[in-house]
Amino acid sequence: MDSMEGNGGSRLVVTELSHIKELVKQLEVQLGGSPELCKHLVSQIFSLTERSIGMIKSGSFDGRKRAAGDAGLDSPLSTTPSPLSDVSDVPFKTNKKRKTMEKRQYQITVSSTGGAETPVDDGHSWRKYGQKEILGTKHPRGYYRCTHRNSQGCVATKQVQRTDEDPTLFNVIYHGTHTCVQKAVAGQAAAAGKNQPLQNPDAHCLLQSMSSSLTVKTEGLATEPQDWSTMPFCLSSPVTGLAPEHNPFSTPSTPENCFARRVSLSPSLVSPATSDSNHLSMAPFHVAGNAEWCAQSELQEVVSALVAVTSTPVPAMETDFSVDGFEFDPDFTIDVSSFFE
DNA sequence: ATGATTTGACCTCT
DNA sequence: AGAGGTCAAATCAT
Repeated sequence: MDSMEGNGGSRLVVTELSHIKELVKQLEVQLGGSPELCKHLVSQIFSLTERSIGMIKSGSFDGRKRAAGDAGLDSPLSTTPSPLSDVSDVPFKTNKKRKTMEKRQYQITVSSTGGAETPVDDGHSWRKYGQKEILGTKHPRGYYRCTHRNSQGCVATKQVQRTDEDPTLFNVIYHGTHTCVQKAVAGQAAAAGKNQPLQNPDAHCLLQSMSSSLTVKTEGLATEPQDWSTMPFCLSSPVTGLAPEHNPFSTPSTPENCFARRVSLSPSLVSPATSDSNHLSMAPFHVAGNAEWCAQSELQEVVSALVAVTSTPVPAMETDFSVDGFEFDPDFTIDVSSFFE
């Protein structure tokens, strides 16, 4: 991981992203002002993003997984070789073996409202199938799988565990990709679909939960632009008034699909915990993420999500969305940290 | 009656 | 052998 190849391509992408950054900044300024201008900016951001994605896809980066890293995830994922592409190899079987699950996992930290047992409603229906005391932790870990596992063969699962430091916070780790169709989400997707292609329902849900007020923050990046592994990529913007219905994140980057990252949500925005609800109380929340993409398409999704965020027609909400560490696969890493400042 | 949760046992991995 | 993940029967909730 030291030597990055494809610097030429990286630079181009960096340039493009820098443009996006500028546009986002402008958009941020305009958020309280002219909707027309906002739309224009959004449109520019979108096309730049598309170009960047195209560059990435064209081969400047060849993804290979990096160390599991900072997300603090220690699942089999990190130890497995890494067929990034094959997500479907082994879904859960009906035996009790602890199989090396899919590589895809995504970790978020959410807070719960009033001591709720479960954190945020991430847009999916989950069924608890187990709970276990984990060594070294004060709270047991709950195991959930998609409710549609049987009906639709959805293999997505997640693990929820309260953090030791703050019992109101949960670490949620997603595994696998949702292959089920979520009605509520689907509906939203349709609505939002105008602006962005909905590629991944999952991402959707999650993003949906975060959608409200976005303020992308950044933290620590100090690296050279050409070095993708640490390239600062930050999006920050106090978006005022994002109505849940206009969920900016209605698009795709999904947990299940790709990486590991953390999301912290303030208690106020957490909703009870079950799926089919689209209403989220949006409060400022913040995403401090570390992401590892397993596939370029995922990257695209993420980018789309970011674009979506900035493009939401926002009326009046407060969002605090901060992404501080995007990490693209092996050779491609974006540290979303100092984008906005 | 149906579906979700609880919980102890079982299985695999390290 | 211990820890973590899953199964499945029993129990609870709707």
